[in-house]
Amino acid sequence: MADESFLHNCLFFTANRLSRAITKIAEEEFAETGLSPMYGYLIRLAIGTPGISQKELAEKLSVAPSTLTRFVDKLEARKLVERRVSGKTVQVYPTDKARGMEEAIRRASRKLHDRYDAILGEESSTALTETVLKASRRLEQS
Amino acid sequence: MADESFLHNCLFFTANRLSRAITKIAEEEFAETGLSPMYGYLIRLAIGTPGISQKELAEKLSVAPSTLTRFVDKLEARKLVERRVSGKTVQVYPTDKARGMEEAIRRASRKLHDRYDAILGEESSTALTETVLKASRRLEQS
DNA sequence: AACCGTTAGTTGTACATACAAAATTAAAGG
DNA sequence: CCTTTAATTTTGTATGTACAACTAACGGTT
Repeated sequence: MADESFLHNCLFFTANRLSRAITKIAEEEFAETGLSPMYGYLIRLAIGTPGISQKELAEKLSVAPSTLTRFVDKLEARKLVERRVSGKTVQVYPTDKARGMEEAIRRASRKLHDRYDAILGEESSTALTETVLKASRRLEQS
Repeated sequence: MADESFLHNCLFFTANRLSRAITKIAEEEFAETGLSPMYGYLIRLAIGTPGISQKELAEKLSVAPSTLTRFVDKLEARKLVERRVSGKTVQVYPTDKARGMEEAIRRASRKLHDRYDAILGEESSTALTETVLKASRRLEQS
């Protein structure tokens, strides 16, 4: 068997692998909401701060502005959020339909959390999430 | 400021964030090879085990088989690998052109590694990579 | 008030990635 | 040997995500 340690030693590789694994699980748990997890979180942010600007959404979700435009396009098409233009910014509001889904979204988040906690152990899972968050913050500003 | 702890507590979210951050850095460091990092690693695997099957490549890189087909398509189009069909499997061989790039790919990997080690600290970087690998393994088989 | 740099958002385009279904071929059981 | 089953790969299609280039609006300077 050839040497493949260069993969397992590489954070680029392992981080992407983790991301694919957890994304798959998250999609399964969010399936019953009819949303993918990212959209669920966007809606939660919009419900938490109605009128939040797209810039803020992009920052909080840490995606590129153009990506956020696409997300909001889709949610708007599904009548889950509304855009209101105010000068050069766009404010995003949840619709009643979105508010009606809030509980389901929370449930899915909880189930996702429970599921990976069960696999990884509650302690390690929390620790991992924290470590990963810190690392991504440091890598982002460089 | 509204509560956004549900994002920072969520491994789906933090793992994706890390993945995007490290991917960006990896792409920068691999830019001089003219390849994206995944392709670089695929080539390294093909050089390490000439004739490796696509199935094995997909497993080692932990991507879906269909994804691997697309990767090999692109590398073949660029004359960096050759396919040889053998029964129901396809064997992948590196071309001379690919071998000529090996050193550059290794250099890029090293630079990538050095760069995130510098940001995160060598110790934590190694620990993080290990933890992340273990977690992804566990999540994959569930 | 006309100008210019900065900020927010959008659009065109491209890439990585996946799933499901189809194609191909090997293997196994009668 | 023929039929069914399993394994490997490919193809069609869809989603997430980004960058670069563009548009529009704001804020300050002359």
